[in-house]
Amino acid sequence: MQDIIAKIFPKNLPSIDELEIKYSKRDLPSTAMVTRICPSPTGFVHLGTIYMSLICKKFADQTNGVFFLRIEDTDKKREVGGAKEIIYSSLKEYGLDYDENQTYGPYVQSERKDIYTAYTKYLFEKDDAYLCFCTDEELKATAEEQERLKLKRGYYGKWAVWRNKSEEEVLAELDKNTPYVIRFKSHGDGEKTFTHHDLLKGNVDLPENDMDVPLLKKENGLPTYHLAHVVDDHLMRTTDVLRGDEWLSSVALHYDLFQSLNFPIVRYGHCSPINKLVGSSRRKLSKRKDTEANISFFKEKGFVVQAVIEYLLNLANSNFEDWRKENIDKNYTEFNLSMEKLAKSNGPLFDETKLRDIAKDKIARMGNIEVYDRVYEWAKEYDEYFYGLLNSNKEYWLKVFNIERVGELIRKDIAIWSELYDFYNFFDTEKFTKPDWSTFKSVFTQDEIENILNEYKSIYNPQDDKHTWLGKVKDLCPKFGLAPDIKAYKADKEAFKGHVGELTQLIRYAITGRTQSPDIYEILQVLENKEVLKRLTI
RNA sequence: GGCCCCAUCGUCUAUCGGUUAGGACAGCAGGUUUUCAAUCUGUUAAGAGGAGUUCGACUCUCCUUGGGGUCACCA
Repeated sequence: MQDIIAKIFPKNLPSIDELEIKYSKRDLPSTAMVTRICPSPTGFVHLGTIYMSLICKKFADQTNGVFFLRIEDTDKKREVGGAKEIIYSSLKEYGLDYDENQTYGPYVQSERKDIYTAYTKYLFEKDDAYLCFCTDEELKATAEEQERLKLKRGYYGKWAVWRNKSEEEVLAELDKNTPYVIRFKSHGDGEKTFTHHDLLKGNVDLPENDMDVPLLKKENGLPTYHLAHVVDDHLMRTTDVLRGDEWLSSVALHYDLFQSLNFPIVRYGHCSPINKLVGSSRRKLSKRKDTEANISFFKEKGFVVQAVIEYLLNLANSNFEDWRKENIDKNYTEFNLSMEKLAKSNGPLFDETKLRDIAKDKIARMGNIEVYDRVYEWAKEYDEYFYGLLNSNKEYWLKVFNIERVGELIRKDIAIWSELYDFYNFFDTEKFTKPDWSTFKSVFTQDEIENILNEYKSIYNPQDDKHTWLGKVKDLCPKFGLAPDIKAYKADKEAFKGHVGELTQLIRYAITGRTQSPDIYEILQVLENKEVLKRLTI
């Protein structure tokens, strides 16, 4: 035994007693929750990571606990350069500040190699771990055999061929330098079940663990997820592990590991992931196939962060939107997230339409200065042309963004920054081109339209206040057979060619090149008089 | 396939044995409006199927079906 230990473990490993003292229990009230988010640095932050972080952070905050971030970079093959930084900045961008106190660190798993090795050695010494010299081919053959016999696959029971080998046999392989992996010696009986109480799923009966999973990887000596999770969450004194429900079937293994290491078991909550509808079936949002799985999607499109947060919060606790209605001006952090209400269905479908609705509302509540500042920040990165425009004439664009942005009824037509330019593009006088009247639907002929606009041009005065302006438009109506107000028109449709809307629509089309736009009067006020007159000339 | 989870309007969901099954988004209709948007009013739309338990079941139990997850030296 000592021979083997001497051969496979480094000399100066920390002792587990020291570790236990170094990372001692946190000084927190008993109700405080210590939660964490553990992404892998793959160059990509999944929407689900933000979702889980939000939930974890809220519970930590609500209980005066701690929320921290741990980077799970044990799979060096998948790691991408700069990925850690993307994780850091993404969480901060979403306001998901995590505890950076290093007392329980380091929080990057590859920097904790000795710790995992120390615990593996401990397990080995207490005969809860052993060396396995199986080759990939042998493992594959075993799996095929199990498949053929319709048995559970894996390294367990009689298939765990190295579990009970003698020291001599192990030493012999070691002398031959045969590559090996250190496996956990499971304690359960796969035929028996036990009850796991899950924070979200309730009581779940699961088979006991009989899988002898690898603890450390052959490739680089870093731990597998299972060992790393158990060791880290114990040492970092996590109280509540909230994670995706793909982990539910691993909890037996994790219990086994916790017990074998004499650690108190954490509380687990397994959460359904956000899904997407593909054809007629739903599946988890996939980072490879679904652009919206990557949170950079929302940044590029120009979704307001708060909207994404609140959309996710509503997915977590559907009563959030009721709370929001009652507490319009409060910060979402004041909402009390409930564990019981955490949706435990099979995973919601991502609904961009609903997100857009929330986003529209957020933007509608901003003043023109905030709109300017935000779209400016967005354009700086994603729309060079618009950025240049915003830069060239801030005062002008502030006036543009102020249109129908004051008072009771505020426009709600912009959901994301990337559609803002198109919405206001007629204010880009350099690029504005005369509209095509041949496709314009009207009760008037082309000549009549030209005539009407000329007539209007002669009475238009930019000094007019809104009331006067509208009065002039209405005064012009009878001359062209239009009813000055809609009610009169509706009362006797036969008597008129149309109502005042017909006329304003002509003006709108001439000025904006569109059949829909914000309030025309306000648009006219923002545009220079010279420009207005130019546009009124067909 | 074994094991596990899930099942209410198109979508997200409420209901913790007795409700006209509620809300939000989307849709539709209308009021208002200089258009559109907004807003207001109204409205379409749901308990997968089958057995039980019960005076009574969306709610509890079982079966079926359907969907999802897991079964890696990936997390």
